[in-house]
Amino acid sequence: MRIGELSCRTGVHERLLRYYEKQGLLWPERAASGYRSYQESDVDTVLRIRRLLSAGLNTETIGQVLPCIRVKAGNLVPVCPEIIDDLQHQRERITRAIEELQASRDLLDAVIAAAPLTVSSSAAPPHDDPPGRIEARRPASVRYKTSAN
Amino acid sequence: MRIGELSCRTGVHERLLRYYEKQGLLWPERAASGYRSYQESDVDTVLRIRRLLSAGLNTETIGQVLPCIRVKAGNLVPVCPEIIDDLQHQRERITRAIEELQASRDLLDAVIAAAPLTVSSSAAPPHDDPPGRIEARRPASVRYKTSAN
DNA sequence: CTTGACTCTGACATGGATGTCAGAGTTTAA
DNA sequence: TTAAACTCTGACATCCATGTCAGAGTCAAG
Repeated sequence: MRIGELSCRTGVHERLLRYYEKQGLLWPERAASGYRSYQESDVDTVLRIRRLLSAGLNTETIGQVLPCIRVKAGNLVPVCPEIIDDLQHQRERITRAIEELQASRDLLDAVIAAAPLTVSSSAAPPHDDPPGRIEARRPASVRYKTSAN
Repeated sequence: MRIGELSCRTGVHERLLRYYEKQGLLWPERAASGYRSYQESDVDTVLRIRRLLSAGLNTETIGQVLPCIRVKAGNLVPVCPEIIDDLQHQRERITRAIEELQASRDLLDAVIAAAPLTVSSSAAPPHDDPPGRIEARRPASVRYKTSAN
Protein backbone atom coordinates (compact mmCIF):
# COMPACT_ATOMS: atom_id res chain seq x y z
CA MET A 1 0.00 0.00 0.00
CA ARG A 2 1.08 3.58 -0.40
CA ILE A 3 1.59 6.19 2.20
CA GLY A 4 -1.85 7.70 2.07
CA GLU A 5 -3.57 4.45 2.85
CA LEU A 6 -1.17 3.62 5.63
CA SER A 7 -1.80 7.05 7.04
CA CYS A 8 -5.55 6.55 6.95
CA ARG A 9 -5.43 3.11 8.44
CA THR A 10 -3.18 4.11 11.29
CA GLY A 11 -4.34 7.64 11.81
CA VAL A 12 -0.76 8.77 11.64
CA HIS A 13 0.11 11.81 9.54
CA GLU A 14 2.04 11.07 6.37
CA ARG A 15 4.63 13.52 7.50
CA LEU A 16 5.32 11.29 10.47
CA LEU A 17 5.49 8.13 8.42
CA ARG A 18 8.26 9.74 6.41
CA TYR A 19 9.88 10.93 9.57
CA TYR A 20 9.82 7.47 11.10
CA GLU A 21 11.42 6.17 7.96
CA LYS A 22 14.19 8.70 8.21
CA GLN A 23 14.69 7.62 11.80
CA GLY A 24 15.07 4.05 10.61
CA LEU A 25 11.81 2.72 11.98
CA LEU A 26 10.23 1.89 8.64
CA TRP A 27 11.79 0.83 5.37
CA PRO A 28 9.15 0.67 2.72
CA GLU A 29 10.06 -0.48 -0.75
CA ARG A 30 10.08 2.04 -3.53
CA ALA A 31 8.28 1.91 -6.82
CA ALA A 32 10.04 3.08 -9.95
CA SER A 33 8.27 6.37 -9.46
CA GLY A 34 9.78 6.76 -6.06
CA TYR A 35 6.51 6.14 -4.30
CA ARG A 36 6.80 4.26 -1.04
CA SER A 37 5.23 0.82 -0.92
CA TYR A 38 4.29 -0.49 2.48
CA GLN A 39 3.36 -3.97 3.57
CA GLU A 40 0.36 -5.05 5.54
CA SER A 41 2.50 -5.64 8.57
CA ASP A 42 3.54 -2.03 8.57
CA VAL A 43 0.15 -1.11 9.90
CA ASP A 44 0.93 -2.96 13.08
CA THR A 45 4.42 -1.62 13.12
CA VAL A 46 3.23 1.94 12.99
CA LEU A 47 0.75 1.35 15.78
CA ARG A 48 3.53 -0.14 17.83
CA ILE A 49 5.70 2.85 17.17
CA ARG A 50 2.97 5.15 18.34
CA ARG A 51 2.43 3.11 21.45
CA LEU A 52 6.06 3.11 22.40
CA LEU A 53 6.43 6.79 21.65
CA SER A 54 3.51 7.59 23.87
CA ALA A 55 5.18 5.61 26.60
CA GLY A 56 8.15 7.90 26.50
CA LEU A 57 10.58 5.92 24.37
CA ASN A 58 12.38 7.89 21.70
CA THR A 59 12.74 6.89 18.10
CA GLU A 60 16.27 5.67 18.62
CA THR A 61 15.26 3.21 21.30
CA ILE A 62 12.26 2.15 19.32
CA GLY A 63 14.53 1.53 16.42
CA GLN A 64 16.37 -1.01 18.52
CA VAL A 65 13.21 -2.64 19.75
CA LEU A 66 11.30 -2.93 16.52
CA PRO A 67 13.46 -5.52 14.77
CA CYS A 68 13.04 -7.78 17.75
CA ILE A 69 9.30 -7.50 17.50
CA ARG A 70 9.24 -7.89 13.78
CA VAL A 71 10.86 -11.29 13.79
CA LYS A 72 8.42 -12.58 16.31
CA ALA A 73 6.13 -13.32 13.45
CA GLY A 74 8.73 -15.47 11.82
CA ASN A 75 12.21 -16.48 12.67
CA LEU A 76 14.33 -15.25 15.49
CA VAL A 77 16.86 -12.51 15.53
CA PRO A 78 19.59 -12.14 18.07
CA VAL A 79 19.31 -9.24 20.42
CA CYS A 80 22.39 -7.89 22.01
CA PRO A 81 22.27 -8.08 25.79
CA GLU A 82 23.11 -4.43 26.11
CA ILE A 83 19.85 -3.53 24.49
CA ILE A 84 18.01 -5.94 26.73
CA ASP A 85 19.50 -4.13 29.66
CA ASP A 86 18.21 -0.86 28.40
CA LEU A 87 14.82 -2.32 27.71
CA GLN A 88 14.66 -3.71 31.19
CA HIS A 89 15.39 -0.26 32.42
CA GLN A 90 12.67 1.24 30.29
CA ARG A 91 10.33 -1.39 31.53
CA GLU A 92 10.94 -0.47 35.12
CA ARG A 93 10.41 3.15 34.29
CA ILE A 94 7.07 2.35 32.76
CA THR A 95 6.13 0.15 35.67
CA ARG A 96 6.83 2.93 38.13
CA ALA A 97 4.64 5.25 36.15
CA ILE A 98 1.86 2.71 36.06
CA GLU A 99 2.03 2.32 39.80
CA GLU A 100 2.02 6.05 40.15
CA LEU A 101 -1.10 6.32 38.09
CA GLN A 102 -2.79 3.45 39.84
CA ALA A 103 -2.16 5.10 43.17
CA SER A 104 -3.60 8.29 41.78
CA ARG A 105 -6.62 6.50 40.57
CA ASP A 106 -7.16 4.78 43.90
CA LEU A 107 -7.08 8.12 45.64
CA LEU A 108 -9.41 9.53 43.12
CA ASP A 109 -11.75 6.64 43.80
CA ALA A 110 -11.61 7.40 47.48
CA VAL A 111 -12.51 10.98 46.89
CA ILE A 112 -15.35 10.06 44.63
CA ALA A 113 -16.65 7.47 47.07
CA ALA A 114 -16.51 9.97 49.90
CA ALA A 115 -18.42 12.51 47.95
CA PRO A 116 -21.19 14.13 49.91
CA LEU A 117 -24.58 12.97 48.88
CA THR A 118 -26.30 16.26 49.22
CA VAL A 119 -24.14 18.97 50.60
CA SER A 120 -21.14 20.55 49.10
CA SER A 121 -18.15 22.29 50.50
CA SER A 122 -15.22 23.97 48.94
CA ALA A 123 -13.79 22.41 45.90
CA ALA A 124 -10.51 20.67 45.69
CA PRO A 125 -8.88 22.65 43.01
CA PRO A 126 -5.36 23.76 42.85
CA HIS A 127 -3.81 24.20 46.15
CA ASP A 128 -4.15 23.71 49.77
CA ASP A 129 -2.62 26.14 52.11
CA PRO A 130 -1.80 24.26 55.24
CA PRO A 131 -1.60 26.43 58.30
CA GLY A 132 1.58 25.19 59.83
CA ARG A 133 4.61 25.14 57.71
CA ILE A 134 7.64 23.31 58.83
CA GLU A 135 10.63 25.41 58.20
CA ALA A 136 14.08 24.03 58.26
CA ARG A 137 16.99 26.34 58.45
CA ARG A 138 19.96 24.76 56.89
CA PRO A 139 23.64 24.21 57.35
CA ALA A 140 25.67 27.29 57.74
CA SER A 141 28.44 27.62 55.27
CA VAL A 142 27.12 25.28 52.67
CA ARG A 143 23.49 25.95 53.45
CA TYR A 144 22.56 22.50 52.25
CA LYS A 145 24.37 19.65 50.78
CA THR A 146 23.67 17.92 47.60
CA SER A 147 21.60 14.86 47.32
CA ALA A 148 19.81 13.76 44.31
CA ASN A 149 17.40 11.86 42.31
CA MET B 1 12.54 24.99 52.07
CA ARG B 2 13.69 27.16 49.23
CA ILE B 3 14.18 26.25 45.65
CA GLY B 4 17.85 25.38 45.89
CA GLU B 5 17.30 22.76 48.51
CA LEU B 6 14.36 21.28 46.71
CA SER B 7 16.47 21.12 43.60
CA CYS B 8 19.26 19.33 45.43
CA ARG B 9 16.97 16.90 47.16
CA THR B 10 15.15 15.96 44.00
CA GLY B 11 17.94 16.33 41.50
CA VAL B 12 15.69 18.50 39.40
CA HIS B 13 17.04 21.71 37.95
CA GLU B 14 15.70 24.89 39.54
CA ARG B 15 14.72 26.03 36.12
CA LEU B 16 12.33 23.11 35.90
CA LEU B 17 10.86 23.65 39.33
CA ARG B 18 9.91 27.13 38.22
CA TYR B 19 8.62 25.74 34.98
CA TYR B 20 6.47 23.18 36.75
CA GLU B 21 5.07 25.96 38.86
CA LYS B 22 4.17 27.95 35.80
CA GLN B 23 2.46 24.85 34.45
CA GLY B 24 0.41 24.63 37.62
CA LEU B 25 2.07 21.57 39.10
CA LEU B 26 3.56 23.27 42.14
CA TRP B 27 2.33 26.17 44.20
CA PRO B 28 4.95 27.16 46.69
CA GLU B 29 4.26 29.98 49.07
CA ARG B 30 6.19 33.16 48.71
CA ALA B 31 8.22 34.97 51.30
CA ALA B 32 8.02 38.73 51.47
CA SER B 33 11.17 38.78 49.41
CA GLY B 34 9.49 36.83 46.69
CA TYR B 35 11.46 33.69 47.43
CA ARG B 36 9.56 30.48 46.92
CA SER B 37 8.93 28.40 50.01
CA TYR B 38 8.29 24.70 49.48
CA GLN B 39 6.90 22.08 51.82
CA GLU B 40 8.45 18.76 52.66
CA SER B 41 5.77 17.04 50.66
CA ASP B 42 6.87 18.87 47.57
CA VAL B 43 9.89 16.60 47.40
CA ASP B 44 7.61 13.67 46.74
CA THR B 45 5.47 15.70 44.44
CA VAL B 46 8.42 16.62 42.28
CA LEU B 47 9.57 13.03 42.09
CA ARG B 48 6.08 12.04 41.06
CA ILE B 49 6.08 14.65 38.39
CA ARG B 50 9.35 13.31 37.06
CA ARG B 51 8.08 9.76 36.98
CA LEU B 52 4.96 10.69 35.12
CA LEU B 53 6.83 12.89 32.69
CA SER B 54 9.23 10.10 31.93
CA ALA B 55 6.26 7.92 31.19
CA GLY B 56 5.19 10.24 28.47
CA LEU B 57 2.50 12.23 30.23
CA ASN B 58 2.59 15.94 29.62
CA THR B 59 2.43 18.61 32.26
CA GLU B 60 -1.20 19.31 31.55
CA THR B 61 -2.24 15.74 32.21
CA ILE B 62 -0.05 15.56 35.26
CA GLY B 63 -1.67 18.71 36.51
CA GLN B 64 -4.98 16.90 36.45
CA VAL B 65 -3.63 13.91 38.26
CA LEU B 66 -1.61 15.58 40.97
CA PRO B 67 -4.43 17.11 43.00
CA CYS B 68 -5.82 13.65 43.42
CA ILE B 69 -2.60 12.53 45.01
CA ARG B 70 -2.26 15.55 47.17
CA VAL B 71 -5.31 14.78 49.23
CA LYS B 72 -3.57 11.78 50.60
CA ALA B 73 -1.29 13.98 52.62
CA GLY B 74 -3.93 14.47 55.24
CA ASN B 75 -7.57 15.09 55.24
CA LEU B 76 -9.81 14.18 52.45
CA VAL B 77 -10.70 17.16 50.43
CA PRO B 78 -14.39 17.77 50.42
CA VAL B 79 -15.74 17.55 46.96
CA CYS B 80 -18.81 19.22 45.73
CA PRO B 81 -21.07 17.01 43.65
CA GLU B 82 -20.68 19.25 40.69
CA ILE B 83 -17.12 18.21 40.19
CA ILE B 84 -17.66 14.53 40.82
CA ASP B 85 -18.43 14.33 37.19
CA ASP B 86 -15.15 15.86 36.36
CA LEU B 87 -13.33 13.52 38.70
CA GLN B 88 -14.97 10.59 37.04
CA HIS B 89 -13.74 11.92 33.79
CA GLN B 90 -10.23 12.23 35.11
CA ARG B 91 -10.43 8.73 36.40
CA GLU B 92 -11.14 7.48 32.94
CA ARG B 93 -8.28 9.47 31.60
CA ILE B 94 -5.96 7.90 34.11
CA THR B 95 -7.27 4.46 33.32
CA ARG B 96 -6.60 5.00 29.67
CA ALA B 97 -3.08 6.14 30.40
CA ILE B 98 -2.51 3.05 32.51
CA GLU B 99 -3.75 0.78 29.79
CA GLU B 100 -1.55 2.46 27.24
CA LEU B 101 1.48 2.02 29.41
CA GLN B 102 0.63 -1.57 30.17
CA ALA B 103 0.35 -2.30 26.51
CA SER B 104 3.72 -0.70 25.97
CA ARG B 105 5.20 -2.72 28.75
CA ASP B 106 3.78 -5.90 27.31
CA LEU B 107 5.46 -5.02 24.09
CA LEU B 108 8.78 -4.67 25.80
CA ASP B 109 8.20 -7.86 27.71
CA ALA B 110 7.70 -9.72 24.49
CA VAL B 111 10.99 -8.46 23.19
CA ILE B 112 12.82 -9.15 26.39
CA ALA B 113 11.38 -12.63 26.61
CA ALA B 114 12.50 -13.39 23.08
CA ALA B 115 16.04 -12.43 23.94
CA PRO B 116 18.80 -14.99 23.70
CA LEU B 117 18.85 -17.04 26.82
CA THR B 118 21.97 -15.56 28.27
CA VAL B 119 20.83 -13.79 31.36
CA SER B 120 17.59 -13.26 33.13
CA SER B 121 14.51 -14.73 31.62
CA SER B 122 11.61 -12.98 33.19
CA ALA B 123 8.00 -13.81 32.77
CA ALA B 124 6.12 -12.18 29.97
CA PRO B 125 3.98 -14.90 28.51
CA PRO B 126 4.16 -15.32 24.76
CA HIS B 127 1.69 -12.58 24.16
CA ASP B 128 -0.37 -13.02 21.08
CA ASP B 129 0.04 -10.85 18.09
CA PRO B 130 -3.03 -9.92 16.15
CA PRO B 131 -2.73 -12.57 13.51
CA GLY B 132 -5.03 -11.26 10.88
CA ARG B 133 -5.67 -7.70 10.06
CA ILE B 134 -8.89 -6.69 8.54
CA GLU B 135 -8.28 -5.65 5.04
CA ALA B 136 -10.23 -2.86 3.54
CA ARG B 137 -9.89 -2.31 -0.12
CA ARG B 138 -10.36 1.17 -1.31
CA PRO B 139 -13.76 2.49 -2.30
CA ALA B 140 -12.80 3.22 -5.86
CA SER B 141 -13.69 6.79 -6.43
CA VAL B 142 -12.10 8.16 -3.35
CA ARG B 143 -9.23 5.75 -3.49
CA TYR B 144 -9.53 5.31 0.25
CA LYS B 145 -11.24 7.38 2.75
CA THR B 146 -11.16 5.72 6.11
CA SER B 147 -9.45 7.26 9.03
CA ALA B 148 -8.40 5.77 12.27
CA ASN B 149 -7.03 6.27 15.69
C1' DC C 1 28.61 46.43 56.96
C1' DT C 2 30.52 43.31 53.46
C1' DT C 3 30.52 39.49 50.76
C1' DG C 4 29.47 35.29 48.75
C1' DA C 5 25.80 32.18 48.21
C1' DC C 6 21.22 32.17 46.97
C1' DT C 7 16.93 33.66 44.42
C1' DC C 8 14.12 36.37 41.28
C1' DT C 9 12.39 37.32 36.39
C1' DG C 10 12.88 37.16 31.71
C1' DA C 11 14.98 36.20 27.48
C1' DC C 12 17.19 33.30 24.27
C1' DA C 13 18.70 28.47 22.72
C1' DT C 14 18.22 23.44 21.87
C1' DG C 15 16.41 18.91 20.65
C1' DG C 16 12.73 15.78 19.50
C1' DA C 17 8.26 15.05 17.67
C1' DT C 18 5.01 17.13 14.81
C1' DG C 19 2.46 20.53 11.56
C1' DT C 20 2.35 22.85 7.16
C1' DC C 21 3.40 24.58 2.82
C1' DA C 22 5.42 24.86 -1.98
C1' DG C 23 6.72 23.14 -6.28
C1' DA C 24 7.22 19.25 -9.16
C1' DG C 25 6.20 14.56 -10.62
C1' DT C 26 2.85 10.18 -10.72
C1' DT C 27 -1.38 7.62 -10.80
C1' DT C 28 -6.00 6.80 -12.16
C1' DA C 29 -11.05 7.64 -12.85
C1' DA C 30 -13.72 9.30 -16.41
C1' DT D 1 -6.20 12.67 -22.70
C1' DT D 2 -7.30 15.27 -18.84
C1' DA D 3 -8.02 16.56 -14.27
C1' DA D 4 -8.21 15.35 -9.69
C1' DA D 5 -6.08 12.85 -6.27
C1' DC D 6 -1.94 11.27 -4.72
C1' DT D 7 3.18 11.36 -3.74
C1' DC D 8 7.90 13.18 -3.61
C1' DT D 9 11.53 16.25 -1.31
C1' DG D 10 12.82 19.94 1.36
C1' DA D 11 12.24 23.90 4.02
C1' DC D 12 10.23 26.40 7.64
C1' DA D 13 7.15 26.68 11.85
C1' DT D 14 5.34 25.06 16.29
C1' DC D 15 5.08 22.78 20.76
C1' DC D 16 7.07 20.95 24.80
C1' DA D 17 10.52 19.96 28.10
C1' DT D 18 14.85 21.58 29.08
C1' DG D 19 19.39 24.31 29.26
C1' DT D 20 21.68 28.64 30.04
C1' DC D 21 22.67 33.25 30.84
C1' DA D 22 22.18 38.16 32.56
C1' DG D 23 21.01 41.69 35.66
C1' DA D 24 19.08 42.77 39.99
C1' DG D 25 17.61 41.77 44.62
C1' DT D 26 17.88 38.86 49.24
C1' DC D 27 19.98 36.21 52.91
C1' DA D 28 23.28 35.16 56.33
C1' DA D 29 28.09 34.32 58.05
C1' DG D 30 31.89 36.85 59.59
